[in-house]
Amino acid sequence: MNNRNDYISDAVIRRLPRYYRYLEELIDNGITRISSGELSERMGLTASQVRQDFNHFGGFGQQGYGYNVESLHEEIAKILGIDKLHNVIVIGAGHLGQALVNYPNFIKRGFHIIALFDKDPALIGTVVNGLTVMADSEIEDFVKNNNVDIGVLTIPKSEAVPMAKLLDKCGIKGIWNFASMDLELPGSNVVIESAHLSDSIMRLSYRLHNQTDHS
Amino acid sequence: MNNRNDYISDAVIRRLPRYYRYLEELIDNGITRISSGELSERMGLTASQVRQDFNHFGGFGQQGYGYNVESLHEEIAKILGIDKLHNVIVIGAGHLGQALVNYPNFIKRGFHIIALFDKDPALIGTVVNGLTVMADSEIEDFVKNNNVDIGVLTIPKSEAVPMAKLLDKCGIKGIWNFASMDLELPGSNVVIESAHLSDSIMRLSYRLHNQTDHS
DNA sequence: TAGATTGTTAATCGATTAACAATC
DNA sequence: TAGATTGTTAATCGATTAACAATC
Repeated sequence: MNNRNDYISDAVIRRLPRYYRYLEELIDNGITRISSGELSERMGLTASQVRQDFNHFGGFGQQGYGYNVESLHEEIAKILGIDKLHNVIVIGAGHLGQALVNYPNFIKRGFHIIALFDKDPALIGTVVNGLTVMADSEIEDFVKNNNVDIGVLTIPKSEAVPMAKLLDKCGIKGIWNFASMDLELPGSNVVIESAHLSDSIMRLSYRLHNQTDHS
Repeated sequence: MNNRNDYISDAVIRRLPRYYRYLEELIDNGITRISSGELSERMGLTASQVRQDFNHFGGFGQQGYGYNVESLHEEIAKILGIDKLHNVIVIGAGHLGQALVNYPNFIKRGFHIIALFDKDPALIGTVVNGLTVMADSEIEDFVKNNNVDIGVLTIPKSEAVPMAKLLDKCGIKGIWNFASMDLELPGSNVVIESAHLSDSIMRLSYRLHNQTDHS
């Protein structure tokens, strides 16, 4: 996808959604052009880094002018693949699964949740934000027949590995894992991204107790 | 907190919760000692890195033996500050806020959610996992009188900044931010950690569309 | 003791920053 | 054109890896 097909480091990938968010905000504020200096200052980066980052993907600026906010925003959407629609299923209709189904931000970014599954008979058949909860036993057929891009795992750790293997077998492309463990599918091409909420609050705790004073 | 009071890089801090999780798993499996080589292999790191990481905090191993799993686990809990209890309030009783209140993992790690707030009159007074939703107007008094460590923001972006300022004013120590923006409180000592769920799914999307084949 | 494995120093690698020629 | 700002190369900085003496 990147013009010069060089290696893109994780550090760069981590910044891409941030650029996307800041550019969105600039658009909302009616700002149409921005320099690497100005953008970097808002984001707490250096101007060099901003230019280096963008140039991994081909350079979207113009000397003497800077960057056009709208087209840079579009380019980054393309790089991230969020210019395309994604079909998403959520496995685990507990509180977190239901919260994701109700989260408007995902729809906005093209992530369409088209089904919600659970193994609990008490949940199957209930309706969450317009989706009727289906039984886990229906996952295999559903994935095979509905061009599912991403499976979201909001199930307990103990169930994550077999479920990931099932999804892999059905030909899913990506897994968004909320179980508190590092999922791995050796030999598989399925992309796994984990949202480790408890890692995040532990880092907060670390900083609370090892405060480096910024005042 | 660290023995040799040297600077701890973000890269190290990010690995600490992972070490904690892997050690937890070793305990669950009845493994009582482990070498840096074995631990690094399980985690996809190098043995050198594992030893360097631990030695930032003083070195918990023994030559010829390795590390005692249980005591290393305890040491990392101390470093992370999760050997202590934290009083947590959740602001925003929508789906995500409710999901967090119901999430058993936080209690397990010592994060006690002691109150839940919302501004919506339809939610105020309802009960979520034993907690009665309180009005936003009660936040100030509550924080001042209840030794609140952490405020969790599960509110829309537009409300995050004023709420963060209010919490800062009331003397809160940390904010766990779920709003899709980078919160900043210039001049404040409040520690802010953001859990950017949409950044995470965007990174997944990036990898789906720029796949580096691992098969 | 001999073997294993740490703690730690030195070497390497890669990411960030600085500098500046190219150019709009 | 002159001024501004990029794209890109070179320099620096910091994190990771390698190596090995210390020591259990």
